[in-house]
Amino acid sequence: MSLPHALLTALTEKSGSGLDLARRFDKSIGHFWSATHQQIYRELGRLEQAGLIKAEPLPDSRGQKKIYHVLAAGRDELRRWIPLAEDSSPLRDALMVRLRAEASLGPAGLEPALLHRLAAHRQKLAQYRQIEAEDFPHGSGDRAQALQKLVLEAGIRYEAGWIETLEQALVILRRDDPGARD
Amino acid sequence: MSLPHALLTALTEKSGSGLDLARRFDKSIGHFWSATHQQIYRELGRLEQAGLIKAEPLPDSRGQKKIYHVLAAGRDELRRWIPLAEDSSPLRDALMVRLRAEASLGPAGLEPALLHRLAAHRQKLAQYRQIEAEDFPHGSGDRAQALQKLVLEAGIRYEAGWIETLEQALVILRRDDPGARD
DNA sequence: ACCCATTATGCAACCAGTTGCAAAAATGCG
DNA sequence: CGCATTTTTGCAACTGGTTGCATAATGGGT
Repeated sequence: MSLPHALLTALTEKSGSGLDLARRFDKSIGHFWSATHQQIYRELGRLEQAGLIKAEPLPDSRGQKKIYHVLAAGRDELRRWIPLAEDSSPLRDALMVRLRAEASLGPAGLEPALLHRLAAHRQKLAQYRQIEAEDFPHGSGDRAQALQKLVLEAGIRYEAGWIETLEQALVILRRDDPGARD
Repeated sequence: MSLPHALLTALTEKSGSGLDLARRFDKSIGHFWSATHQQIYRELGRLEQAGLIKAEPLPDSRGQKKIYHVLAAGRDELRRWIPLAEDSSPLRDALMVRLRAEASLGPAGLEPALLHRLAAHRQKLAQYRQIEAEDFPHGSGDRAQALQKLVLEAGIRYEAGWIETLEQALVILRRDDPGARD
């Protein structure tokens, strides 16, 4: 439900083509609202149809680059959408189901999967910390910077939380059933 | 993708009807893998078709209660599924998009939405802490109990993380634009 | 000039989850 | 009993996201 507004936000920051956006999503907004290039192309088409954005070179056939930029109606729509309240997205992770299932059925060789997840979360955390060091070297800055840093720190908190959960899970699983190493 | 296995887990813990499961989901597995009753009915039908579960009274028409229980093939399937590795579910929350959008477009009256979310997360956290106090009164217990407690604590960590993020967001928003109270 | 890899856009089919509604059976009240 | 309410199961239509593939344009190497 938020993809159109994520795209409007990205295009507000800087105009670009579908692929530009797909790439930028991978390293900024996509960290908390991921989207494939297919989704992005489809949604850009809808946004253009709705008169919220406009493509620059008006291509005559497929394969030609189209640079989209936000129209006034698009900025209005985004401003209208920002303050809308909405339910929080609940925690939703298959690993929690696996842990509950293992609690019911007994040892089922879950450690490798946990180590895999642990490595992924540690890598993500390192990536976030690097962005933090590069883009937010020190004390606050202006409002916009502070908000962007806040979002990044929410991501850091999220990854750190998972790492703690996974480390404790390994301790529990290895208590009875000594096996693989870290 | 995990709903069938969440249902197998729930039915392994205790047999029950579709509505029973819908209600139990609301207060246990549903905390980290939510599902509507429609989803549950549809999936139970598929699981029965696949020979993993079986309904007790063999109803001759609609509206009659059906108690499902897990067959041996269902337990096997669940045991097979537990150790499968899978990518971590990324953080995905519209509020992060709203914060980024507000960083781009400037003040847009986000505080009420933040307060709404903050109240929701605080309530959820209180609910988790109550379950913790009731179901896990003290030191560990056996493996199964420890794992269930771990899952609950992951939920607590998640909610606490959101509360911290939201509180900081309010501080930033109120720095320039003094307005609503807590 | 030609070809191939890369860039860029897009279609179609599918799957999981959501929403609105319907209908049969069970329950309880007068 | 008869009737309304609740319980329980379910269908159908839709939406957002995923996957696999197709096709056009561009740019660099020879």
